[in-house]
Amino acid sequence: MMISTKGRYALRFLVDIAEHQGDGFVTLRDVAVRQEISEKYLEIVVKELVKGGLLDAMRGKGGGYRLNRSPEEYNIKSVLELMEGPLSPVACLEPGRNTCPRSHNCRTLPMWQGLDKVISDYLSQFSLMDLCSSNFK
Amino acid sequence: MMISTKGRYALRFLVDIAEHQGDGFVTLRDVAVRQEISEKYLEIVVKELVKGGLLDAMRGKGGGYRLNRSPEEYNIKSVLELMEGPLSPVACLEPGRNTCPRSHNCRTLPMWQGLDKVISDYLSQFSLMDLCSSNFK
DNA sequence: CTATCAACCTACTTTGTCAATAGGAATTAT
DNA sequence: ATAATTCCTATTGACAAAGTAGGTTGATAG
Repeated sequence: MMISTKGRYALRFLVDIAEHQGDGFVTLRDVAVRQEISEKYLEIVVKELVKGGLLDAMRGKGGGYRLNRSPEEYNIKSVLELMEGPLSPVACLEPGRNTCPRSHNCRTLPMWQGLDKVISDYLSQFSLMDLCSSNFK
Repeated sequence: MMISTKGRYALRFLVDIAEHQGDGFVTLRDVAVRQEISEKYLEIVVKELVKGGLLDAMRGKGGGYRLNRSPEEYNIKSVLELMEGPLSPVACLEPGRNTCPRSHNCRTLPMWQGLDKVISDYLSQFSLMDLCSSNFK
């Protein structure tokens, strides 16, 4: 299992907001209730979305969150990477890790690279729009 | 990261054995040295391969391990599943888990199912043979 | 029959991450 | 002022990952 609740909740939060924002703000509480996610935990997730620049937040009464661009402009892979870090299926491929001394003749590395690409390509093709109200094809 | 050292070491062990077995047995020590893997830890990994029926073991002097079928007959996905359990990218898709009550109108589920299929299809297409001495295409 | 080699077995440890929970501080509208 | 809301710091409990340690059983060579 490579995608934790952070990534999954983040997507559900964004989709929920996309589907419920008139032009006002949507509160975390409302999303938490609709999505049946612990409010306190969702706070942590959403904080990272705000810090990552994906959401605008407004404090105080009447406050909440809203998207700061249109749903088509949220790439699913980018959202997940923000929450989860690199999505590499194996540690050997994680960026920043100094490459394995055995990599030049590792029998398995090319297969892992292929897997990484397949995952990456798949997730890159979707936007938040695609997830909203069954736009999935 | 979804594939741990167990899965990766298992594959490297199998490839190493495939490439080094004349018709005799290959010792764990030899593989550990060649692959630069802790002998003791590799024991744990290999024990599961034996228990899973992928390897024949022979104890005592002159003993070791050998494949019990030809390399083309080892499917990579099966090997990984034996070591790692289900390879589902998200918890929602893990078999045995009672399906999420929200699944019927979960916006993200179809995308996860697609991801699962992409990973599964990719890994299913390879055999141990494909990993041996750069047969990867 | 004994020494050696090798797989097998049980238990423990250390480290880190996941998924929350708790309690309050700052900010904004009415 | 008060209520609603986001923001912030700290803590917890459970679990798994990646090993380590030390001993037991079984096969073969001499």
